[in-house]
Amino acid sequence: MNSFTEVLQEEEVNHCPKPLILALKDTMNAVKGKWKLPIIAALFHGKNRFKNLQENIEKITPRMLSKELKELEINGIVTRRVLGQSPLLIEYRLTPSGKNITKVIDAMIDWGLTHRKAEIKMTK
Amino acid sequence: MNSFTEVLQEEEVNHCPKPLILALKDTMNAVKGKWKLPIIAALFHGKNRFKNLQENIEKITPRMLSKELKELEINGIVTRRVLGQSPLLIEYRLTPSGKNITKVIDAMIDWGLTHRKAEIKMTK
DNA sequence: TTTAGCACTATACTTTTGTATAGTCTCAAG
DNA sequence: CTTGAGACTATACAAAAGTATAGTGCTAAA
Repeated sequence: MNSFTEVLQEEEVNHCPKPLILALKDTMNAVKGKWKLPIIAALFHGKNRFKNLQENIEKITPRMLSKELKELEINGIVTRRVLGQSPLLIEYRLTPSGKNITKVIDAMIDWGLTHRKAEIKMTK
Repeated sequence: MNSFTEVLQEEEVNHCPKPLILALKDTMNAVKGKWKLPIIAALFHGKNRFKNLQENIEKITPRMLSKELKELEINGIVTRRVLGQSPLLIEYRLTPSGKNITKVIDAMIDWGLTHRKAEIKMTK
């Protein structure tokens, strides 16, 4: 297992192995910004069309939705398929990798919940 | 266990439970930006003083270091202790929560590494 | 032939995030 | 009484991220 925790015991920060840094950066890119997680969540819920996504993600503008979908596609998290020309029909889907990102999201939620409990104890 | 994966099977995006959303936001705040992860990593490596951190984190300016340390302190990830007035000596440390964030970082690295392998297979 | 739906794109901003560079404050040693 | 170290702060600026609003190109039905 390659992990940050292990590396911390062995190496210096500045000598942290490049593949780990790259992996981290990839993940950060996959979730960063205001809209990536909401889009991924909506895709999980079977919202696969542009309009559909726009209606389900509160206050997102078409510009942002378009921009973010493109980025997610470039990063291999989402696929874009043309299903029909008339009416114009396009389907966005999560790739297998895109689906696996739930593992990261779960780790984030776990930490967040535990952290909140710890914070409440601290303040009282 | 409260997880995103479970929620996805039961609920609508827009009805996603607030505590989970808050937990996610907390975690995002803990890692977001250019400098939070490098600072956390340096703290793990026992760099506990301002100057020390500045020397070990490449190209960070004192303004950014100061700003980020303050945010990390507010978010309960780092503590700041005054150890001496002369010479002025201040010690930054990760809280227990701050240390636990390795779990999130490990999940990110895991996903990133697996994702890269998947991407390479796709392109050849 | 106009209207309407879908999937966007274009332009012009505003806000947030990060950079560059210099300066402050406090003490202590030379 | 100047110099230097440590831990910052201040000001100005540049770049990135996000918002607001309007418009495009295609087709199909009224």
